[in-house]
Amino acid sequence: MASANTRKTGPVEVEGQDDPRGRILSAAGQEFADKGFEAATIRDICTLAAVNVAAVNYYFGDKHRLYIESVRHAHEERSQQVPLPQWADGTPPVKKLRDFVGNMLQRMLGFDHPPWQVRLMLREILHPTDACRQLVEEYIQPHFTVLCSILDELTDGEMSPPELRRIGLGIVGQCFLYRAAGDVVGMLIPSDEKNNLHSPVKLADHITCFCLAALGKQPPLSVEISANCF
Amino acid sequence: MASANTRKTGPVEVEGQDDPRGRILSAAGQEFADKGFEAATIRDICTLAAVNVAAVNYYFGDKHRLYIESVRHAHEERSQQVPLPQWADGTPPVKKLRDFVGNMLQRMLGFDHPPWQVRLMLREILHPTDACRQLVEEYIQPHFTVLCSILDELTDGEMSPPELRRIGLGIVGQCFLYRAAGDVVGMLIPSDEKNNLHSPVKLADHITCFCLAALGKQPPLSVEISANCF
DNA sequence: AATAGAACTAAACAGTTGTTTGAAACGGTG
DNA sequence: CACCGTTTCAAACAACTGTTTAGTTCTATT
Repeated sequence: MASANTRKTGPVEVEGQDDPRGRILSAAGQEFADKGFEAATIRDICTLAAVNVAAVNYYFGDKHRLYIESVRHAHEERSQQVPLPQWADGTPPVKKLRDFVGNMLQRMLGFDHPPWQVRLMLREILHPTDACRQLVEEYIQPHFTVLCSILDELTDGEMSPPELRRIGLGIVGQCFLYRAAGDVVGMLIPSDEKNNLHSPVKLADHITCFCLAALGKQPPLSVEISANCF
Repeated sequence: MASANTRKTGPVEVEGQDDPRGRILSAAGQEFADKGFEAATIRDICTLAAVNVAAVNYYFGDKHRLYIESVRHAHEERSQQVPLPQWADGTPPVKKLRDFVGNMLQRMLGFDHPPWQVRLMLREILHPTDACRQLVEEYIQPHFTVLCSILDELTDGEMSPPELRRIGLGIVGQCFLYRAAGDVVGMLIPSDEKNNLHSPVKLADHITCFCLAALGKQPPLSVEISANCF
């Protein structure tokens, strides 16, 4: 019967170390990211958050609403962890594209291994639930729009929005494979090759060059011993 | 104590309608594909297969071994459902590439909606378990090798195997996005556009053209109103 | 027909799950 | 201090989980 189930609208809530609600949210995010909704247990989450089992139902009502809040919390945190690059006026679109791809790969793959926020969002993308619509509208859609506008600028408005979106999806897809199926990719290529050619930086270079070549903004990469084009 | 736990090595086992083991395998595949390993219950599987709850443990030992067998069964079935195309000697590599991409998209996306075999394999790719190694070795790796050899032929041996693999992964990634994140893709583009530009056939054309253009085997697609190039 | 083993079943088992309960501890206000 | 609403807790709840058991039916060989 307590009013703690609804989000506080009053003073800004500091999600520090001693805030039970914030601790639960973090713990739940990690557990859900690792094990999925069903396999993650409220007991494990509460143990990790160092709170009582009943705290989840006290603060969030039930497991399902905790999950929804966890996904929201994840993409809110990730948005400010790796913000979109800002470009000065006159920045050439080729550089913008390279920056964007590099930024996206860094957000997806992380520096070493991706944080739980990304893994949780990935789960929601792969097997959408109620939390998906908000994730798309507030996180994915805005990023994708930026990519399409870069491509529009790059092609001098020669292409229609649907064509731009199709090319944009191709770029996203090439990055997405490494994030979603990284383990299998690692089984398809030698391990040293993975470190050399498939690091985030090298990958961003390659994907950008590939796209630029396809659009005729750069010579084809048949003989790819050419120096880095940026 | 029965010997039914081990696979029969004698006469060919007909997995027809009245074979309990086959029915369990199919039912388990569908349930695991839809709900994942944890959320799928033995009781639901057995209800769907119209067998007793104890049948799973009788035929497969436990839930985990049933899952392993389900994944194997899935990719074995799918391999003969959509076999790789066979090309006559002298077939131009451009056509081979287009065929391969079309074949891959059809295998991933299916004619209408993808069968449970593909959805189950996808789960294993996204969150690998013990069943993953076999899936990669017997299904994914062979297909990927074919793609790389086509690309090798296409570029007249100008590129090193690592470079070929990197380009191959780019092609796979563009297809993979639609399979793994199809729901989100559908939220990023208008619904009519999805039917027009993102059908398996149109997609195969686009992805192939994009790759050929990047490799300089075809003029860049800056103005993409050119007729279909196949 | 008799028998042995395989195939199948209903019922129960022990453990875990999400959720609820009722009371204790807390922190500020009169 | 007494009061009150909020927070926290240990314990229990009912439902469901994978698995096992003991018993029955079926099938084929002797």
